[in-house]
Amino acid sequence: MFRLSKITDYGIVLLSHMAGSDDRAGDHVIHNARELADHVDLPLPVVSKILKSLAREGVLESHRGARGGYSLKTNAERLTVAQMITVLEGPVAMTECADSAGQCLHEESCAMRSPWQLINHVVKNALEEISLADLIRATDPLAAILSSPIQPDQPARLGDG
Amino acid sequence: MFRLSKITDYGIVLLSHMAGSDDRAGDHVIHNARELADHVDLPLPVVSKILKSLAREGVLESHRGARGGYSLKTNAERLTVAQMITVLEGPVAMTECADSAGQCLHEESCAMRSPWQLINHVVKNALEEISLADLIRATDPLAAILSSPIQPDQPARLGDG
DNA sequence: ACTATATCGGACCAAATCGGTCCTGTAAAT
DNA sequence: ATTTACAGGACCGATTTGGTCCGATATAGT
Ligand code: FES
Ligand code: FES
Repeated sequence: MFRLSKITDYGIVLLSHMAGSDDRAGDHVIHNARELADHVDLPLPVVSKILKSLAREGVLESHRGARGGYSLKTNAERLTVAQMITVLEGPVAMTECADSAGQCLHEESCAMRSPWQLINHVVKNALEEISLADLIRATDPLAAILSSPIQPDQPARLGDG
Repeated sequence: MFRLSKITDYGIVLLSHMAGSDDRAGDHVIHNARELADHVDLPLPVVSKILKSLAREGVLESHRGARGGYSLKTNAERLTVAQMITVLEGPVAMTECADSAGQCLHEESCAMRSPWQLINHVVKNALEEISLADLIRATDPLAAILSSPIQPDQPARLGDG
């Protein structure tokens, strides 16, 4: 179906919410799982599971014990969608042979390795152009960008410019 | 896992093979399923299944009966990876709410619709930049492009230049 | 007309993946 | 000590995927 998993979907929503409520100085506010679950209207265990893995992978910082929770560990400008996806569902590898060598049966007789790498590269690159900050900025001034396709000779980078 | 399904993977390989063996004048050669299955070293029923759906969706033209088979219906320059993916596994919609309105439960209270559309748009756009012709061209002169990341101020379009 | 060749459409099943829940343990604050 | 909240992972039902198989139909060649 070519979709991101729901875990990834939810995870990015959670990260956006957290980044959006960080104070202006850029300090990282602590949110606990229950609070976040309420906010995005998802079951606590699900949210909890996602936050745990985000913490394990170093995207969030966890604070245990009473009044604990999670806070962003990275600057929202620097955290890309590609990274979030990678953390939440493994490396962006559109097919088995898109990665480096050795995985695929055919490989020798196959003229497709480079093509797959091309596809993979282009998608990965596109996802690396979007930062978490772009996402929380996107709610309004996006319309203009969305209505017209991104031109190759225009900057592909969004938000920063 | 953020992968294309194997059907899609195989399908694109098959299309590449067919496009690659079209004669120089651009005429579309007929290949039958068995021949193609041998060539890409996959079980006949699998290849057959894929070709059937490609034909049903109008990407291939089918020729029934003895000495029948399939031929490309579209120019390889015009057929994009985005189209192939769409045909083989449905529209590129990275999350449920990436499409147009009405699907999602939250939607009202949700600040994520535009962000998802942004992500979806960027990926879709990237996939639309690659044509089948690009893929069969990619085997050799690609290395240089792949080794250095695409710069935003360089052309994002590959193959045509 | 008969036969061999191929596609057409869909049913079918096993295996893998996904989405979600739950439980036990541990660290911190009061 | 008690309460709060994260850590880690087992677990299970539901869905999706990957792959096979079959009966029907259309065409080419004899
Ligand atoms: S290397 Fe895997 S199919 Fe080509
Ligand atoms: S519209 Fe679906 S989560 Fe926002």
